[in-house]
Parts: sequence; C-alpha cells; structure tokens
Amino acid sequence: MRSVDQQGEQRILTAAIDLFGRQGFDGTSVRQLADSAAVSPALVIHHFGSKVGLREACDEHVLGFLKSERANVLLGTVDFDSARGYLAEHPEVVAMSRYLSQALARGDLASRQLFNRLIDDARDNLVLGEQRGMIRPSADPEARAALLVAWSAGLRLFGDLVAERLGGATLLEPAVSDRIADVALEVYEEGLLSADSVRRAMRGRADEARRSGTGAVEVESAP
Amino acid sequence: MRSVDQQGEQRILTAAIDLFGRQGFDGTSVRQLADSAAVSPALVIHHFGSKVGLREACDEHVLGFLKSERANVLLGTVDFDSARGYLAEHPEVVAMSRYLSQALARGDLASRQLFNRLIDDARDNLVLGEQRGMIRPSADPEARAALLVAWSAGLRLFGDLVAERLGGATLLEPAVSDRIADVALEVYEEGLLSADSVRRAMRGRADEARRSGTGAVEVESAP
DNA sequence: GTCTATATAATGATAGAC
DNA sequence: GTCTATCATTATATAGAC
Repeated sequence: MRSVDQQGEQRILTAAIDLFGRQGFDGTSVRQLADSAAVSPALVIHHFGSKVGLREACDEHVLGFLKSERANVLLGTVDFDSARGYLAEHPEVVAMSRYLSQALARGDLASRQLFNRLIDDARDNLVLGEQRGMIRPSADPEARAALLVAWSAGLRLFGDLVAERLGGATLLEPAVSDRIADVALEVYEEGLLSADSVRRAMRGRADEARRSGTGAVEVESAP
Repeated sequence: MRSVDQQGEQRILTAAIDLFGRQGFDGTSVRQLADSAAVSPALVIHHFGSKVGLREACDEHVLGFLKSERANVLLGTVDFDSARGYLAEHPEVVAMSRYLSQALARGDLASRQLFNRLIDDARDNLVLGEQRGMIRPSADPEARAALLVAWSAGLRLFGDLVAERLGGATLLEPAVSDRIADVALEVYEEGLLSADSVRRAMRGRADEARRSGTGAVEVESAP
C-alpha cells in the first residue's frame, strides 16, 4: 500500500532532520521544509501540529536510533574504518549526526536529556573498559565521562571546520579521518604533556595551587 | 565628554555580545537588543547598518580581544585557578567566551576564519611547548592542533551542560572546574587507554586495518 | 545621537475544499 | 492525506523630526 515510496509524513521528517541539522531550527522555515519534502507548508503543520512539534518528532527519531545497536557509529568511535563503511551505506545517519550536534548546542530541555544520556553511556562504556583492562582508571569517572562527551560533541559539531583545515570537506573522508584518528590516538595512548611537564604540574598542583598561575602549564586547547 | 558612561553604540555592542552568545543570532531580535541596551531599535540599525552588520562588529570586537595579551584566559588553559580570578573581575570576558562558542557553531565565513585563527594559535603554542619539552611531539602537529581546538570548543560550548551534570551551574565554579581540570589532566598526562589496550590497538592498526572493527578499541566519546 | 512612526517582507499557523 | 488561499504576528529596516 504505502511501503514502496516514502509518504509525506516520513519525507517531512527526513527533510527536517537534514535541514535542522545543517541550518539549525531557527534558521529553517516551514516553507523551506515543505519545499525540501515536496509537500505544502500546511501538510507539515497538519502532521506535526507545529514547527516545535516537528522538532520533537525529530528528537524522538534520533533518540530512538541512539538506542539501537549501531548507535556507536553515531556516538563516536576510535574505529573510523568500520564506521566509514556503515555511514557510506546509510547516509541518513550522517544527517542524524549533524542533527544531534545541533540539538546539543541548543541547550534546551531535550538537549539536556540527550547530553545526560550520552554521558551515561560513556561512563558505562568507560567503566566496562576499565574492567577489561583497556581503559585507565579515573579518580572521577563521572567527570571524565562528561569531559569526553563534551570533547566528542565538539569534534562532531566542528567536524566540517576541522576537515576544511586539513584540506577535506568532511570528517568522514579517509584523508581527514585518518589524520584525526591518528592524533587522537596519540593523545589517548600517551597523553599530551611530556613526562617533565607532568612532574612539574604535579608539584604545582600539590604545593602551589593558590599561586596565581605563573609557571603553570598553559596551552590553548586545554579545557 | 563621553567617557563617563557608555554611549549607545558601545552599550548596544555589549548587549549584542551578551545576547547573541546566550541565545544565538537568530534567537535574538533587534527589539530585544535595543531593550537590553536601553535604546530604540532604530538606533541599532543607525549605528551598525543592519543586524548582520552588528554581528560583524561583534566578531571584530571578540577577535580583537583574542589578539590581546589575556586571550589565553578566553582560549582555554589548564590553569583554572588563575583564570577564575581574572574572569571574576572581568565579567564581559565570560560573555565573549559564550559569544565565541556561538560564533564557531554558526559555521559561516566569519566562524571559519575564527576557527582557523584558533588552530594557528594552538599549533604555535603546541610547537613552542614541544621545544620547551613540555608537550609531547606529534607526528601531525596541524591535525593535533585542529583536534584540540575542536575539543576545547566543545567543552566551552557544552560547559553549562557539563556543569549541570556535575551538580553546578557553570564551568567556572570551582566545584566544577576542579573536577574537570583533574580529569583533563589525567588524560593529558597519562592518556586514556591502558598500556595493554595501546599494544593491542597498535597491532590492530598496523596489521588488520581492514577488518571491520571487531576487537578494536571502541568507546563512546572517542572521536 | 537619538527618537517615534511606519513600510515591507517573512514567519508560523488556520480554514476549508478535494 | 494533501492542497490553495489567507490570517495574524513578528521581523528587519526606513523616513524624517528633534
């Protein structure tokens, strides 16, 4: 009956995830959405009640995918090689990844829930990794999970700018993702600070925490 | 003459950096801007030509501060202790930091320039750190700088959500920033992956890069 | 420099036919 | 389910007085 081609409601949802993800919620009008889905503006409202209702439907759809088995592709992985193959065959997931970043950047209630869910998953995965001996234990697993999720979300959000800087168009290009994966592994394997610097910082933190920073480790891009 | 109190133009600019940073460009109307600056909407247009013109003026203002000597406070530092004191005395810098994140998230031309400038600074600082023996050398300094800037921007952008998760309101609260600084140092000092895991990954990368990910290091929040 | 008043365009949403 | 036509609101921007 209706299974051969996408019907209006589904097309609208797909277009919304794409456009909201690329232009933001405010930057996308109902008319633009309707054009992109090849329907009338009225149909958008008819199916989803309002523009906000449509956004909520998008949230649910992406959140539903996050709970699926292939969510790790969207959530981020060191294993770019396997992710690339999957994403090449499932372009709609790329759009969901963009949408996810935009949703997080919004800072509203839905994004707060989303962010907390990501931290939950990250913490659980990290604890699991600790138990398996793959991840170094942390003195503050909750804070570490939160930090890594924020970092990860930043890379996802600014992925195109990173890619552009490295001479590519998107983070998913092998030429770009290989370089990023390599330097990420550098940090994840060995850290960023030299052994000397670490020793100095340790001393500084323990003994001179109240001194106003002269001589402390300062480097852009640290938090 | 006009130095005692801020005149309209300056008040508008200050209000714009604040509101654009907290609500985004699209989410802030000229009327709201005018109210916040206690002027008429027409004066906003008179001084800056258009709403976009006002945004460009904000970009320039923040970019100008980035070139100043205290830019490291805004750009990020491991040394939260010294940053806190400065920020407490210069609340307008907090607003600029928010604005910076929003500007980067926009993804337009200005944000691209901004992002590239941040990477330039980061790369230079990292190279300097390498020469001083404080930073581990990287096989790909350009990519590492880009990655760290994206991470840093993510933490800045999602700082409030991170803080909320850790029971605070903002990243600048000592109760929050201490925990984040500690776990960031964990990663920067020792890395994230255990020695075992590193050995396994090295083998996997070298020999089995084409195998579709089974057994590879996978953890949410990795890039 | 700053205001009031207003023009003009775009937006989200509705009514009602098919 | 889907459309055309339209409403009410809000947006940016302008004109011209002070």
